[in-house]
Amino acid sequence: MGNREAKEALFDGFGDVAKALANGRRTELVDVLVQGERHVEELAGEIGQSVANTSFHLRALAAAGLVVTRRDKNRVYYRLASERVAELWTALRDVAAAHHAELDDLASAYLGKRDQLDELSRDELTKRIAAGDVIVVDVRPAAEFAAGHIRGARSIPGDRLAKELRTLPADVEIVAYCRGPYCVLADEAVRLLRRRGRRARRLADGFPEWRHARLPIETVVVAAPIV
Amino acid sequence: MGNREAKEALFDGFGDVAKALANGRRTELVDVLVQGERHVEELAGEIGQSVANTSFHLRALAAAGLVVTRRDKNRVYYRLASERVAELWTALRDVAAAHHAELDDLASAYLGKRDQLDELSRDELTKRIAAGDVIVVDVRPAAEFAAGHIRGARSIPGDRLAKELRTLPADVEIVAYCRGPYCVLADEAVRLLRRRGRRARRLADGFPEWRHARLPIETVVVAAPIV
DNA sequence: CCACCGTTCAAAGAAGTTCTTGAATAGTCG
DNA sequence: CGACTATTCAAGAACTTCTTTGAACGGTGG
Repeated sequence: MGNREAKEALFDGFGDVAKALANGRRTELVDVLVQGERHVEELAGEIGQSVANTSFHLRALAAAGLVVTRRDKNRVYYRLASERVAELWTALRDVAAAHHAELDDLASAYLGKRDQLDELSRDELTKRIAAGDVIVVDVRPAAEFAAGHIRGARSIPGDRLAKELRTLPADVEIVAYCRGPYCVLADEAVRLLRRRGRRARRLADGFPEWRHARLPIETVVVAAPIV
Repeated sequence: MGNREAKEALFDGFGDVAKALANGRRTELVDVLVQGERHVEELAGEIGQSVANTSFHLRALAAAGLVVTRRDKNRVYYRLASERVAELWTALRDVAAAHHAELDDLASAYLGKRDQLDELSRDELTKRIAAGDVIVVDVRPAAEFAAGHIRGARSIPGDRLAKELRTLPADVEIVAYCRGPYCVLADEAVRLLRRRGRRARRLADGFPEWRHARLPIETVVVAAPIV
């Protein structure tokens, strides 16, 4: 013990876990799985890859211990192995954003210029909610809202926003949020709302960060019908 | 914007940062650099690789923005780009330890069985220091001690421990610490002390974790001689 | 200016990664 | 049981990474 060979093997082990995240498709998968568990076909759709290739990448994540599976009927559901994996993903994302210069360009190529959208921090939103002068809108798919959302938020999935616009009061500022800082859903919502003459901004990050900061959240409980 | 191609490029960018950590030699380099800056030759020695190969891996870390360089005379010193990189490394190490089953085996192959050494947590050590009934010994090289150490600790680099043993009171428990949970120096020190009949244990992790927890530290200031 | 030292670069072979295609498997449901 | 569905496995082509070797580069100091 204490020898070079054993040390190499140990640190190769740490490298293997990093290797599991060392691929764009796998980082996309982790980013989706932070929102909750998904089956292979859904994940394939989210990352725009074949089911076979998605399965291949999920195997790589599972081999590194980052995700675990559960079978229901003939679907296999994948989820993150623990909250810590989400923290690792956040740490990686933040270090990348802070130190990898090109990333800013890639981010604005994907998200569009964000400067004008002027984002709201978690702290600011907490104050505004306390003051009661904002409407908080969760623009993620309904299933994700049900699994957990900011307390008091209203669920309006992006594709329904145009329709439900008239049910939102015209004179109150609207704050949209979605999956995280690299999710386009809230950006699109804010742009739509502004085109329609509403005052709207986005939360700088998303629901996972809000939950991790232990700010107030809610879950939708579906009452089982009496059989 | 908002299209698949741009999203792939962005997440490939996150993957590239993970790729920088996706190699055992590079994780070893980061683990050393958490202790402070080093020049290439020192680093090559620490990871047991040729200077050329070490330089190659350092370039990879630098390209991902994880490390930065400084030149002094004709040496190039590398250091972590920020405290956040150390946090990313800690997150990776912890996730690997928690979820990657094989890692336990690799760790005990390198470190030896630790059960009997019974480790002390940071909280316990804080209490014991307050109670004043322990001697804290920093077994890292003197330069690392000088760059920062647990307040009140005494520096006895591993290779000098046998010689300086008699200067340690016989009836007080000794707590040794070093670079972190995967560093063998404190283990070796505890084994030596016990063979000599002393009561000794190791701190579960090391100086970087202590500093990160914002527990009391000290730095050695070398007074410049009057010229 | 020249010799030296520490570091980086270039080339090349071996080993590993990614993604596609098509087949195999395992579990469900009539 | 047999047809069906969701997922995984296997093989292969294109590409990337790691390591070694030896040469090139760029400061330093005589």
